Amino acid sequence: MSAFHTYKNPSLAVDMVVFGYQDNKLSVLLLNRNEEPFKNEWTLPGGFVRMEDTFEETCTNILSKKLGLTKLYLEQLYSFDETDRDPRGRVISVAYYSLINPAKFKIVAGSMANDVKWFEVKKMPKLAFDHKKIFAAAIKRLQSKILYFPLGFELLDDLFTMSELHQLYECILDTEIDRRNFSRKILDADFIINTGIKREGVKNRQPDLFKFNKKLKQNNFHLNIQQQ
Amino acid sequence: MSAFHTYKNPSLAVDMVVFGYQDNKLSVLLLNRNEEPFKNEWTLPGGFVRMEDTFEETCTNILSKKLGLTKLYLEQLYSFDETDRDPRGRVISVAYYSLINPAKFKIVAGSMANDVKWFEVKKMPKLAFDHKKIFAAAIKRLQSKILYFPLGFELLDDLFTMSELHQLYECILDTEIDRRNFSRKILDADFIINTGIKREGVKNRQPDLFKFNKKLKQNNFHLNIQQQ
DNA sequence: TTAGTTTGTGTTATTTTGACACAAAGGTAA
DNA sequence: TTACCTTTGTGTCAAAATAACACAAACTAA
Repeated sequence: MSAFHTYKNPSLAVDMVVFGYQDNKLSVLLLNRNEEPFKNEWTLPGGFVRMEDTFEETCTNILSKKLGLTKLYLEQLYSFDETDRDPRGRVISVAYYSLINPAKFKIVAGSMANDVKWFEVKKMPKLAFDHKKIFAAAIKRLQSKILYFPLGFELLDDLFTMSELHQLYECILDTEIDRRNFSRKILDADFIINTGIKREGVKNRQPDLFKFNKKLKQNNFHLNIQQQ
Repeated sequence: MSAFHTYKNPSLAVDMVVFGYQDNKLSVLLLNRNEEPFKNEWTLPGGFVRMEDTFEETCTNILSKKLGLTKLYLEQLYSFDETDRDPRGRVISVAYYSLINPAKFKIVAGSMANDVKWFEVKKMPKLAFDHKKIFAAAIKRLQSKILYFPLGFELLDDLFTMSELHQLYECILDTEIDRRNFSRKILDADFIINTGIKREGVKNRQPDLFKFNKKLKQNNFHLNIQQQ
C-alpha cells in the first residue's frame, strides 16, 4: 500500500486492570500519578507500546519492572480509541486485565508513581483519563467469563478450600450462591472430572483442600449461576 | 509523561470481517490485493487509522467509500499485535466484524483491489497477512454471541419467516436445531415478548413473516442451543 | 382434486436447577 | 474427656427447562 508511510500514527499504550483478592474482597491496583496530566490522581497502570514489543510484552515489562509482578494471567479486553481520551494528543489504549494473588507479591511504587494501592472494587476513587470506562469493562468481563472458565483459581493460593472458592465467586458476582449447589457444580465441572483434580488434606489446614494444577485451566466448564 | 513524544509509534490499521448471508450460506467479503505485499492474494478489507478518526469512523469510511456499504452493524473483535504480522513493518490491526444483508448493496471493487468477492466460510481461499487468524476469531465470536444476542436479524431482510431465521441459525452454528423447539425459544425470548414484535401476513409471501423493528436489538435473550 | 411439503401446536420423558434437611467431621471451651 | 458450635458432605424433592417427537392444519404443485 503506497500510503504506508504517509500517515502520522496515533500513540499506542496499554492500560491494565489488575485484580487481586484479599480478605474476601476483590480489589484493583491503582497508581497515583506523579506527572501531568492528571498529576496526583489515580490511574490504572499502563505505558506506551514500543516498536519492538507486543502488547503482552509491554504489559509484562510494566508490571514486572515497575511493580515486581511476574507470571500473571493476562487477557486482552478491548481497545479504546476516543480521539480526546488523552489531553496530550491522540493515544489509543489497548486494555488488558490481569488476575493475581496479592499474597505472592510485594507491590512497590516505582519511579512512575507517588503511590501504589489496592482499592476495593466497591470503593474506587475517581479515575483519570477514561479509566473508569476501562475498569467497568473489566469487571463485566470478569463476571461473565468466570461463569464458564475457571478464572477464579488465579486469584487464590495453589491450595484452597471449597468454601474459599465459594466466597470468591460470591464476591466477584456480587450475589449469594447456595453453598451446596455451588460445590456440586464445581465438582461436576469437566475440568475436575476429566483431569482427576486432587483433593487432599494438608497439615494445619482444613481437610478438604483442592490441589490445583495450573494445566487444568484450559478446560472449559459452565456454572450457570443465577444472578439475583 | 515525559516520554510521550520519544517513542516511535507502530502503524495502526483496522481489518474487517464482513459477513453476509445468501442462498442459505454464510459468506465473507474478501478483496484481491493489487499491490505488494501479497499482490493478487485475498485479504480482509481494511486500512490505516488516521490521527483524527476513531476505529469505527475508519471502518465506516473504508466500507462506504470503497465498497458502497453503509449503516452496518460493527463490533470490535480483538487487536492483533504480532510484530511480524506485516512485512512492511510494525502494524497493529484492530479487527472488527460486520453483519450485512448482501441483497441491500451492490459491492463495487474500488481502486484498492483487483476484485471483491463473497466467499462461503466453508470455502475460504488462502488469506494474506494473519487474516486467517482474524477470520477464525470472528467466526467464533459470531457463533457464541448469536446464542445470547439477536445478531441474526442483521443478516436478513426486515421481513423474514421463522424458517429463514431457523436456517440462518443452523448455518451459522453449523449444527441441526429442532425446528419446533427453536421456534418456541425465539417466541419466548424477551426481546419478542417485551416489545410485542409483530407477525403479519404479506402479499405474495408466506403468512408467518416477522416484522423486525431494529430498536429491538438492544434486548438480550438467551437461546441455549446445544451444539451437536 | 390429490399427494407431498411446510408450518403450528401439543405431549412427554429426561435433565437441570434451586431450595433445603440432616448427618458427619472438626474446632473450642470447660 | 464432654458439650456445644461451626463447617462441610450427601441426599431429597419439587419446579423449571430441555429435547424428542406426534399430529393436524395450511400451503404448494401437479
